[in-house]
Amino acid sequence: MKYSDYKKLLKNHNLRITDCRIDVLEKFHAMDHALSFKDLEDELSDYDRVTLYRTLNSFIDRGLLHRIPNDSGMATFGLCREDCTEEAHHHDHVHFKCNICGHVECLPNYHTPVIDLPDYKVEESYLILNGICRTCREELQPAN
Amino acid sequence: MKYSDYKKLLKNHNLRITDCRIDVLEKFHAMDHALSFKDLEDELSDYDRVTLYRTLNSFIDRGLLHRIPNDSGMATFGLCREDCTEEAHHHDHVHFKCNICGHVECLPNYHTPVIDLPDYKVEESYLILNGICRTCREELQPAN
DNA sequence: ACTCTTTATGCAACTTAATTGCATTTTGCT
DNA sequence: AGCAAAATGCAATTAAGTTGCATAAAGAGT
Repeated sequence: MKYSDYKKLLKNHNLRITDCRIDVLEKFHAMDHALSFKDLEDELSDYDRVTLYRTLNSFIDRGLLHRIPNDSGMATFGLCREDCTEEAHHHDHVHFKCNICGHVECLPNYHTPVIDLPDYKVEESYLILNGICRTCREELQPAN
Repeated sequence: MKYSDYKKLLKNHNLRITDCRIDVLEKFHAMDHALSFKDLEDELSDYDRVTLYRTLNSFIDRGLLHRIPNDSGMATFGLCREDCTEEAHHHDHVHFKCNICGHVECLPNYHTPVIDLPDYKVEESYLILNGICRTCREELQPAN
């Protein structure tokens, strides 16, 4: 993706185009895994922490990012699919968290199961798998 | 459950019997939903914050509680099934979080699906449903 | 019941995470 | 170019969680 694409993406989600937002979008697209706030802060240290917090929040509000639940307490953020909007998020994909490298990945090809609970109204579901990712596994057991 | 049962429970998990631990266990058993640290602090304000943190952590280490991933950043804790031990947790049940009252419930009758990912090693899985719980739903739409 | 070792608790201090208010700068629009 | 609305940076603040240490309590042995 190039600069003009990021501009369009922001415009489509009713967000003004600013350097910080472009840089944040770029980081997320460059990575193949979800980012925590700290990841982002380390990568983009020329912006104020507060600005980064606000950027993440506005992206979540407008459907560009989704927050991924995490047992460690530190939330991670993943890119939304193209069709997420301000009104509704549609990220029914599975997440995987590696217990070794700590990376959280979105698995767009695996979908969260729909479970119908009597008397409840289920609006969203998250399925998070923990274990060892491909990369870390290869390092443990070198190719034979 | 009564005092002697809590004593047994602690003993079985290699934990010394103390007032704080008994009170914390009681709170969890009295509630039908998971508790956050803050919930506990409000309920048991006569104990020091640090003691409550350490109590929660020791319970997790010894298999009495499990940490429930949460997109809000604030972790919640749920009671483990009887067969959880220091070595291994077995909480393959689904969790439900109400977007209105905020309560997190364990749904022991619903199990997380086992998804096999090629090249990955999946060790645990969490399925968290978000929506509106029975109680809140009844308040929105009074019985007809 | 007394003694001793191990563990738990409370307190103070500290680190880290996240939010708020406000002055200044930038964006998008006319 | 000019203007209103929104974004940014900075300082200060609140909230969450941890660490070190002195004291208190628990459990085991005698």
